[in-house]
Amino acid sequence: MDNPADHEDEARSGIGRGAARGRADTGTLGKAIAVLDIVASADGPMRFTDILALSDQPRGTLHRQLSNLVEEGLLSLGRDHSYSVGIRLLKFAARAWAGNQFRVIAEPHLRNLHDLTGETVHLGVLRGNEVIYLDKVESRQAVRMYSQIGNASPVYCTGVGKAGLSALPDAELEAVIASIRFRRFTDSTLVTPEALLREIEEIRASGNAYDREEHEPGIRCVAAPIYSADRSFVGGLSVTGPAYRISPELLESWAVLVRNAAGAIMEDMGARLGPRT
Amino acid sequence: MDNPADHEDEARSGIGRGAARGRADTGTLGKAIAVLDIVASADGPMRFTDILALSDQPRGTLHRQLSNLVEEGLLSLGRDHSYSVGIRLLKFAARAWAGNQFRVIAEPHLRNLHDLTGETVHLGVLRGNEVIYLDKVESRQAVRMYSQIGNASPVYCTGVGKAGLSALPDAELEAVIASIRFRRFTDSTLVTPEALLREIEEIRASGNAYDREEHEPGIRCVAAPIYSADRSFVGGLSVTGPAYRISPELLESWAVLVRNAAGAIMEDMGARLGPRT
DNA sequence: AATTGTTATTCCATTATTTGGAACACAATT
DNA sequence: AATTGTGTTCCAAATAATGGAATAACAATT
Repeated sequence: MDNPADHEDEARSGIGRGAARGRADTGTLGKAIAVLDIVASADGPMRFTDILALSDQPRGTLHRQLSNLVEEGLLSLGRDHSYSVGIRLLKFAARAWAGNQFRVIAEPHLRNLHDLTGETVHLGVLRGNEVIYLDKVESRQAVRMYSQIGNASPVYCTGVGKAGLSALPDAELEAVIASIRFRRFTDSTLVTPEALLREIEEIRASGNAYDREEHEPGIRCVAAPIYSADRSFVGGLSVTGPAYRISPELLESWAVLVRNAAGAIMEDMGARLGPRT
Repeated sequence: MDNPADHEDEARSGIGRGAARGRADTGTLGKAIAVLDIVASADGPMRFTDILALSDQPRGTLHRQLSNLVEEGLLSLGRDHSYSVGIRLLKFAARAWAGNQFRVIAEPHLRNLHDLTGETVHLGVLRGNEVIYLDKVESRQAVRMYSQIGNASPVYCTGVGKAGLSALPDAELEAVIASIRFRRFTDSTLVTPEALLREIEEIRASGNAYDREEHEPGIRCVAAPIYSADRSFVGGLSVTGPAYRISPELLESWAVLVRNAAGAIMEDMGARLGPRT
């Protein structure tokens, strides 16, 4: 559908933001989107006062911002006064997904990796201190389709996240790590900057990141980093599966496959986006 | 995950907007989102001048709006100066989808309808003069997963779209129809307001809308309307399949199944959202 | 039915942001 | 070297956002 042109830095703008980088001023829009983000980051529908508590805006201001967002279809207001994310965003996202060249280029490699391992394959990019999943290939389609795509997970306890971190320049890496509020998901979750940094070093040395039941109990994964030549965008690729089926040895045996797939994707990107960066 | 509270009007805010209703003033946000919409509605990446031509903003203004959108991660700027929709929207959309009560309530009924017919089932809502697909159940998962969800199609040549139209109050119906710019997709596409209105009448009488290869050649579908008690939101449900496999008679034999499923969904919504509206 | 507490909404003078025309930079083309 | 097409920056004037306080709606309690 698209001009196969250079969109290597598809995801550029969000690398250090979030809490990481000093926020550039996006004026009124930025404030409105911040409100939208509060609602999107919540577990369920939020009422006015809930949002007020998380926002640093005065009542009157927040109220108008919410009204505008609802009017635009970015939020939806239930009759019980609860706000939730609006379906208009689905349309935007469908375009973002379909038009994302990185994802398009990576797709055949994901399938190939799935065929080789038989387990679920994920593709994701870093955005601030979160990883956003762009695509997923799995055999049993029993699980709902949207289940992972678009989902945001912490960088510090996912394979794709840690792989992405390992590809960041040190300055950015520090900034992102500084912005993390660590939370223990399982017994194995890394919960200190020091432990995380130590692991990043290992990933840089070996070329592979592991998630050893650090995010969800019983789930393991191997990942490898993917990045553009200038590191303006950074993400990763992973193979994930249940611990009962995947021994540490088996996992390790896939490491090279994942690295190869990641390498192939980077090569394809380089080819499509022109040899010179 | 959610408070199962009343979000019947999940999609309310967008019924008559688009080009249909006199646009309420959403100030700076509205203008920025209009720009985003231009990029999202295009077929591929757009360059500055392309957007300028479609927008009614002056150069300087548009440039700042684009910069702000990029800064916020809603747009992404390639190194060839082409803008495309940003992946941050994926995160928002994932929440919108997961939290949408209408979709959650409808899901088992879609599966059931799929089991009964063996063909692809779609769920969608009206937004202005487009229908946005919220969910899809199909057997052969060969086609990419996101393929339809979030996609926006014209109301006047899709089953779900025409079903939705038939449920609108006359005033809104007229406004929406007035906002349509008809385009002939196939030989069967309805291309005049009169023909469309005539069909709406038939749909109101029979309870079913048909798409007889009006959008894509070789694709047929039966649909039925779904709406909230106060018509503040309106959508539809459909069964779709290839013409070579689905005779007009077979299609018609499914009509009652689709109506029943739509009815069951409305009943469930009523029950969940409290008997009184 | 009246009261109290909670939550949501409106108002408008002040303040801050957006606006937009024109000038500037840069690259590709002739 | 000149021209055309594109993208970017600037800043005084115009416009929109702000926010504190008053009001309204609603729910729970007596």
